[in-house]
This record gives sequence, structure tokens and C-alpha cells, in this order.
Amino acid sequence: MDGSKPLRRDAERNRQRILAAANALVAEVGLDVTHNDIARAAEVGVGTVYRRFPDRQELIDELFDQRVDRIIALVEASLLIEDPWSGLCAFIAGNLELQAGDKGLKDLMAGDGRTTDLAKRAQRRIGPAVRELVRRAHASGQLRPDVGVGDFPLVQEMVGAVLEHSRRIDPDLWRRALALVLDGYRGRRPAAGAAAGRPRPTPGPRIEQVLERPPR
Amino acid sequence: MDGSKPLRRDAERNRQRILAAANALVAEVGLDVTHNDIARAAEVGVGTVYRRFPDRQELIDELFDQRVDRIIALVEASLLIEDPWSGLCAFIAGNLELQAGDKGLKDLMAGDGRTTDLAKRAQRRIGPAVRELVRRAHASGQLRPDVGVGDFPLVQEMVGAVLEHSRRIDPDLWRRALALVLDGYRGRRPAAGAAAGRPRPTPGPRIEQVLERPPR
DNA sequence: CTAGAAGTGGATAGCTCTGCTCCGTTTCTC
DNA sequence: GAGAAACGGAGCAGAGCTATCCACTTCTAG
Repeated sequence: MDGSKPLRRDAERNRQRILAAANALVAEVGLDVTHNDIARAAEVGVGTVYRRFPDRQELIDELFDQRVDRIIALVEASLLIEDPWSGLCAFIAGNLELQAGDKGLKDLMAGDGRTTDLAKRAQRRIGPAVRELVRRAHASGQLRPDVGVGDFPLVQEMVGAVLEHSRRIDPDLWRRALALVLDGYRGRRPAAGAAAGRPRPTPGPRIEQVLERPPR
Repeated sequence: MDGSKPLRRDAERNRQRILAAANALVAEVGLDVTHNDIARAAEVGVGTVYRRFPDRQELIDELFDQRVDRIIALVEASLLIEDPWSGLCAFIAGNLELQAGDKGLKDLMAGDGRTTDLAKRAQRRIGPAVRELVRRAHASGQLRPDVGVGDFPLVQEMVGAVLEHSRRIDPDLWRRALALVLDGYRGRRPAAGAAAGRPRPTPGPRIEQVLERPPR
């Protein structure tokens, strides 16, 4: 695959600087860094960035492979936790934790329309695992039966929003929001009686589609 | 106050068209409509819009007076509901309902930095009323004691995020998100025992400050 | 009906912000 | 030290926004 000759030593050095700078920048600022931003951060000319990464998408992809791997590792670790509820919580909290320190990752997982491919690949690996986590939590009676898989993207979305706004000022506020939400989802069957306006079943995978932010 | 002569009849007609168009546009698109957008929507020249509303802020303010009034009416109506829990829910759901149909209103209440004055005025009237709603809900034991006033801006924020993303595709999804969250907040004292990582008290008004989106 | 005041439209100038290219200069490598 | 490779960043093109200006149309008072 890599039929191209190795780069000259200085060029390779610059490539690394660009990657490092882009990485930091994306984590701090988010997905929509420009070639110019990166060049400045890497102390390199714009031209150099364009030469090395003519397509911004490729650069982004390169940056995110490892991040997505981290999430996948997390989901797999969570599946190994014996207590189902703890496992589910570990995944959700861990995922948000990762996103709390990495605006770019959050952007990616929120799927702003851009970056669909990479995000979808990740979702495809994460989806089944989450379903399993939820299934186990249901089976053990620790998760309210009227809360379904489809609700967890909502949780991500909701707590992610808090995260987003409080990032600078109180970077741990999202934990409280998450704790309160999850605590509400905790097992106890819905009161048989006055469940009038109570939300019913498990919305299907449609919710995931809904949360794909509409491309502006 | 209104020392200016009345407008010529056609001018007044145009003024109304502009106002109407701007109103619809703001509801649909959000707070940052331009003079050009408005002109096109009103089928009027840009010049006309500029002549009538040289300062965009004034136009926006004019549009929002009535919206804010609607929220205030809501809060007051909610206080009149005898059952404290229903009252609290009515306010929160109603508020989100209003925002669901009106992107501009949502922008305003989220306080994106712009429009601070108007939003703050609204907040000042709404704040005490919400505190009262929460107090009553606590007193009646219908609201978990470890959920405080400060948590409701979080709820707005969270459900607002869902609202935002699903607006186009499934405009009622936010209801489920809200129902699940509120249902989780419902009275039952926190389990005395294993409340290890459970969120504790009522964060103060600091949260409101946090949710003021940091001016970009 | 008419004169002239009031109002209109929208082309356009000026600005900012972005993506990207191009080529004179520097740096590497053999 | 010659020639290939890489560099830097000024600057161009294009999009989008604000705001102005003035030849033309529409209203209204008399």
C-alpha cells in the first residue's frame, strides 16, 4: 500500500509536528480546525500543511483512529465488569469522560454531519456492545424496564450538552447531571397505578438516526 | 415618548410586513437572521428594512417582548396549579414546548452571549417563581430532596439539546427525554445505604452562571 | 389633479473570513 | 556542491455580511 518513498528527514519531522499540533488543537477546539490554525500551532507554513495533508478529512481520520480505539477499549472493558449496572455506568461515564477532555472527540461522536464514515464505523462497533450492556442491566433488574437502548444516545446527548457549556467554567458539572439522570433510570418497576403520562417502551434505532445532527 | 409623526400608510404596511416576516424567520431559523434575510422574506428591499430598523437589536427586542411575556404568563399559571409536582412539571414542559416551536426563543433563553439584556430581564422574573415551584415540590415530598433549584437549568439545557437535534426529524422526542428525566427526579428519599457516588446537595445559583454560554 | 414630500428597491462598495496556490528561498542528501 | 525536495507565507478567489445611496415610485394635502 505504501508505495511512496520515505520523506526527507526534515519533512518527516514537520509531519510529526503538524500531527501533534493538530491533535492538541482538535482536542481543545473541536473538529473544525482549519489548515491555517494547524499551521500556526505547528509553527509551520500553511503550504506545508496543505502539501502533507491536502485533504483535511484524511488528517482528521488519522487523528481519530486512536481515539475511537480508546472508546472501543472502554466498551469492552465495561462488558467485563461483573455487575451489570456498574458496567453500564462505567461505559457511559467513561465515554463522557473521554469526551470531556476532548472537544474533537465529542464533535465526532455527536456526528455533526461531517466525519460520518469514521463515526459510523465506531458506532457499528459500539452499538452491539451497548445493547448487551443494556440487556444485562435489564435482566438483573437494575435498569428500569421502560428505559431502552434508544435512550442512551439521548443521555449522551443531554449530558454532552451540559458538558459543552460548562467545560470552561465547571468542568465537572456534567458528572452531577449524569449522576442524576442515571440515578433516575435505576431499577424499580414503573408504578403500576398512575403511570398515565409515563413514557412507555424502548424506541428503536430510529433515535440514533435522529441524533445524527442534520447537516446544515 | 412617541414624538415621531405617524408613518405614511404604505410605509406602515411595510413595517408590519417586516415585523411579521422577521417574526416567522426568527422562530424558524434562530436569532441570527440578517437584514438581508428579513428583507427577502418580507419581499421588501434591504434599504427599507434598514430605514425602519437601523439597529438589528431593536428589531429583535421588539419581537421578543411578547415571547418573554408568554413565558412569564406560563410561570404564573404554573404557580396557580394546586398540585406542586404538576405545577413544576407544567412549567418545565411548557417552557420547552414554547422553545420547541421557536428556535429564536430557545437561542434567547440559552443566552448565547448576545441578547443578554432581554434574557436577563426574563430570568429575573422567572428565577424566583421557579424557586417557589421547587420549594413547594420539596415540601410536598414529590421532588427528591437531593434535586435542587440549580438542577433545573440543567434539565432545560439537557432536554433543550435533544430538542435541538431532533427538531426536524422527530419533533416530539424531547418529550420522552424530559419525561424520563423528571420521572427520575420524582420524590423518594435517596436510599440511605449505598448512596456512595450519589450527587449530594443543591448547587447554588452558580449553575446559572455556568450555563451562560461563554461568549465566543 | 398635481406638486412635492415620503418612501422604495436593490446594485454596489467595503469589510472580514475562509480555503488554497504559487514560486522565490532554504534545506537536505548523495 | 549540485540538484532535488521541501518550505513559507503573501496574496488571490470567493462567499457572506453590513450599510449606503440615489433614480424612481407612491402617497397625500390642498
